[in-house]
Amino acid sequence: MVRVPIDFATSLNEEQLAAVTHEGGPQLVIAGAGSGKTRVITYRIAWLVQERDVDPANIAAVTFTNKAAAEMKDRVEELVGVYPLPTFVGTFHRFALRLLRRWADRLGLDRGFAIADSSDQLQLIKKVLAKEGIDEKSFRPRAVLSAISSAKNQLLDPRQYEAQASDFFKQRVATVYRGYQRMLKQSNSIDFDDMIGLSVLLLRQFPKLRERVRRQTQALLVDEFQDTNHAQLSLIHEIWQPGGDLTAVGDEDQGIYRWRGAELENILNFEDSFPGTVVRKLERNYRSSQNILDAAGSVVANNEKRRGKELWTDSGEGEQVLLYRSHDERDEARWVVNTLRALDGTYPLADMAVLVRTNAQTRSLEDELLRQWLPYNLVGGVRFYERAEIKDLVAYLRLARNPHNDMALSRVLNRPTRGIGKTTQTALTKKADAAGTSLWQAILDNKLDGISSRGLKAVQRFCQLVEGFIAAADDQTLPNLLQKILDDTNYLELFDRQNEDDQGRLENIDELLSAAREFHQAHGYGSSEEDLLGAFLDHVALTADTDDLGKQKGVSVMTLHSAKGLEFSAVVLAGLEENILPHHNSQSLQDELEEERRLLYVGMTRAKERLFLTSCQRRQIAGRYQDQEESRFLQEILPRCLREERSPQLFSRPSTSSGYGSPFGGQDRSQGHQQGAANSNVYSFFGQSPPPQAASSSSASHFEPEPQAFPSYDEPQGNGGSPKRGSRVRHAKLGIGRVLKVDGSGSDVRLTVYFEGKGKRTLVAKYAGLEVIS
DNA sequence: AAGTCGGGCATTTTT
DNA sequence: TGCCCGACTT
Repeated sequence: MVRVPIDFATSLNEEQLAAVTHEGGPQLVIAGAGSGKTRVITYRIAWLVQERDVDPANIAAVTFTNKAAAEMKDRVEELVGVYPLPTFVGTFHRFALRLLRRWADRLGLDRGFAIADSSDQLQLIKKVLAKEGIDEKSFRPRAVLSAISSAKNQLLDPRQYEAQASDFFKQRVATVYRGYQRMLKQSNSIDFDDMIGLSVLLLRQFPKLRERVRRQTQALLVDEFQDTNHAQLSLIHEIWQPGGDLTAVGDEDQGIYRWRGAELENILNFEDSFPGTVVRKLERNYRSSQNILDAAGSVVANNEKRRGKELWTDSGEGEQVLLYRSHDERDEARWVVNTLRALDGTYPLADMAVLVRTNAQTRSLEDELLRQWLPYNLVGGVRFYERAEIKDLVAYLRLARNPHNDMALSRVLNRPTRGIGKTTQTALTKKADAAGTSLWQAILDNKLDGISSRGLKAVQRFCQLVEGFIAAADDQTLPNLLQKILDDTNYLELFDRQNEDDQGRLENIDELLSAAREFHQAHGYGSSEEDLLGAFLDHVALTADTDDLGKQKGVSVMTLHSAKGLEFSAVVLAGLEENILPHHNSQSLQDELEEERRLLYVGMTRAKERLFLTSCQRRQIAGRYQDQEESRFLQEILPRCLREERSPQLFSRPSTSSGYGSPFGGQDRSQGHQQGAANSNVYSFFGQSPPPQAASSSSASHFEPEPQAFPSYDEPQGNGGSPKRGSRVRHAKLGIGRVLKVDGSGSDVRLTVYFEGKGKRTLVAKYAGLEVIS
């Protein structure tokens, strides 16, 4: 089929067009928020293929997240009309992994290596700490791991790291780093950072291989360049032919990952590391109103580490940004939820978001959302492949592929419990350590002195189990192997269908099975089952979430970091206070402070039409109330873009009181209401009831939400099952309420339920006789 | 081997 | 204040 040529000139603005049709050599495209950077990347790929006859297989586009990569790939395929397009569009890690799977043996690494996930990493660190006799309390595994990770990001091997280890902590870390690498190697594993580091090493050590890779990368595109770390920059230098076609896209004002090794200098000094660079800027914004752009721009203008740009739009001024000063986090949450409710209808709920700096801030917001029955979804939290049950099953899959993987083996050796207790495990580990072999080898060697005959039997049973999986990995399909694992281990018996948490876990397992089936169907033909298993395990390792987080019904609540790349018609940024934004731990260094400012900038530029900011006068932090100061950044916002409101709970001069709880028409409403005045015209205007007041939430008097106006949170769960967080329940005496919190498990489940007009009650599920309505 | 208790702790998170 | 981890208990 002949494809109609793309009309590049009419599909792109002038700046975009220049970037898309850039001729050869490196270019840096500074793409402001909402300026169409994905458009530039995808159209450039299409342009290279259609107008410059570049073989699509010789183009590579590198991103940071799977989500961005998937979106990009879809759009390019759509544009070019070739499915699947042989162009590499994927993450840095996937690019590197592909290289290593092919060539790792040149580095003396078995090509079937496993990928250590973060819990594997922690496990190894702890082992090394124990072996070296280092106290976990003063050298916390997470801190040590993060130091090692940052060493790897700078391409420092243990020797180099030790050489520059200036203080005691670093010296000890150097020791652990060395031991950690030894153990990784021993279990034939690499970690995430190694993927990049080893790829750089590989290409540096084998120039011919490097040339080959360069030839296959005639055009290279890199997204989110401001997020690259030193190792990634080095990798780009290895695969980029000097003078060759390179398009780097990024925005220094959106660099928010300094703390995990990203170096803003990579984009600020781009011309120095890529001579001959043409720098272009995309300053026309297609997302936000001019007021929002100016407000955000005036904040980030205070940063020193930036090139400087000014975003503009022809979509008009729009509304002013509204700042709401509240009394405490409950007051704040009520106002936020009221505001969202007032906008419900103007915008779909899914097109609104509440953004926070720290996860702890979500608690009060969530409570209020539940209380007012406003559908929402918390973005973030435990990712799919990070869940214990999923990790267990994946560990079995890893064992089926390579039983010498100690990390996988120790994870499931006694899960489900099969009588291999601590004593047996310790003996086994000792034995393996002494012989310098894997745990599996120690089991096979079968000379397990010091182990009770009962333990020995159990270990042998486990051994047979795994051997069965190894055999099945050879001649069974991936989904069948997984099913066999479930069957043979009796894994599902760990769970109780009556228990709500367990139900969720069972659902997760179902989802894993479907993922395996899907993977089998998509990639199963023409590759051996073992290859498929390997590919699936790589997929699992490289995919944190099941990224269908897209089409939710409710308001999104998430951290500023997770909001990057998203957009919403209305956005609330909550907690604009000193020690929150800028965060308490990020104020000592100028660089840290500037990153906090960028975080605010990223948050503000998520908004298309309405932007709300809130601050509290006092806030409960770590269980104590603290007086809060307004964020210094608020003073940086151009005053003409900003409008302010104060909570009536703040003591203010009467004349400045501007009513309660709504972003609209502050002036001409009647006087502020100190307590929820049930029929204030403010509320009736929106067909709403006023929220309960902080001081009196347990007294019955003021608040009757209207269920029909706010349909039930999440899917209906009217199966009469056990109540979950968010469930609607009926109590014989207290009436209908909403579950705010579930504590404990088994027969000791305790529920915190908010009853209409009655307030919060804590009930023991066993005795409460609750009926789950939905 | 599972459950209970208490100390220490408490940004941000992808791959 | 609440969570997580490790130590301790039965």
